[in-house]
Amino acid sequence: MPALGTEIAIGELAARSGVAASALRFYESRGLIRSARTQGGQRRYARATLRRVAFVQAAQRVGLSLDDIATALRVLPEGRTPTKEDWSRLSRSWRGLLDARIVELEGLRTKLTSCIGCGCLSLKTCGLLNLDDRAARLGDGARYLLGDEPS
Amino acid sequence: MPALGTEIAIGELAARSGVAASALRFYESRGLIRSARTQGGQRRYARATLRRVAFVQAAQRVGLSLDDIATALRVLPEGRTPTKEDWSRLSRSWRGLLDARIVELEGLRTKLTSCIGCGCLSLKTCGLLNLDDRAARLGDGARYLLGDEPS
DNA sequence: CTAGAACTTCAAGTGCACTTTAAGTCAACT
DNA sequence: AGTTGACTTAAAGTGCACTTGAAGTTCTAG
Repeated sequence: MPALGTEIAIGELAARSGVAASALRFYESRGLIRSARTQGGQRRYARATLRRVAFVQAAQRVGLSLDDIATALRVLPEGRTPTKEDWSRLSRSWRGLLDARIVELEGLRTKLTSCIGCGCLSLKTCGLLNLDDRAARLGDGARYLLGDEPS
Repeated sequence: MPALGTEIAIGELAARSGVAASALRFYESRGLIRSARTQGGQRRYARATLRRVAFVQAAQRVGLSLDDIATALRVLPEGRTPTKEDWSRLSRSWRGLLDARIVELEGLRTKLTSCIGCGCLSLKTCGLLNLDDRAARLGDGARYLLGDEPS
């Protein structure tokens, strides 16, 4: 069982964070987390690394790539406690991403809802499917959703 | 320039749908779309294929994989005009997915918003970062976000 | 009829985020 | 001291959604 107040091994960090040990090693190779080593070369993580991993997970759920996250983490350097400003700036940029994504999904949902009602048999004006037929909308009459021709 | 009322070549479908020709060939290999061939072996798409591609794009934005989409398209077979029920069932399942994803993102946004206010210097109770530290929450005192130790 | 753009296939390559494998070393309990 | 489980590395593999490359063929405008 792990000693308290000390650094933690990769297996424990994996168990606590829910992230596989192989993924933690991968994160380390990508510069997302950092570890000290024992005499024998095994990784030992500071307890705060659990927060860092949680941060990575949260950022992934927001939709950021590991590269984006690494960049964000570079702005909030490892050795230093982040200032309120650091965090505030980051949170606001995440908020923007979330807002945009939510608006997109809501728009999609609205269009979908109107489609549920319309039955979508004649689709000249379907909001969902007419997202980007920009070219040549010349006299193609009433069209049918997925069949090439009505049966 | 493409003749009207006839089938369209892959380049035109690509231009109109915004999907690369290589992707369209890939979609065909995955059973998402279908084509007739000219004497010389070139693909010719029915105009309705543009709808089908739009459908694929919309489904991707909803968050479905190409496999999921292929399955959905199998339920709405190519040769037949989909019934209102077909479409209704599909739309409702998409709605469920969208709803779930939107709820998740909104929850994340709420937590993020409270973090903007809190400054997140002492993080024992941060909603964003304490999503899953399920194990051993034994006396680790006030912790610091990203630094291993405060400087 | 011919040049050149557009098309064909098949195989291999890309980027992301990891996981798996192999061969071996370390740490902890008894 | 020994056993066993947890750990190490490097390299290769996975799944998804495509893209790229090579070598060759077809279509269409002039």
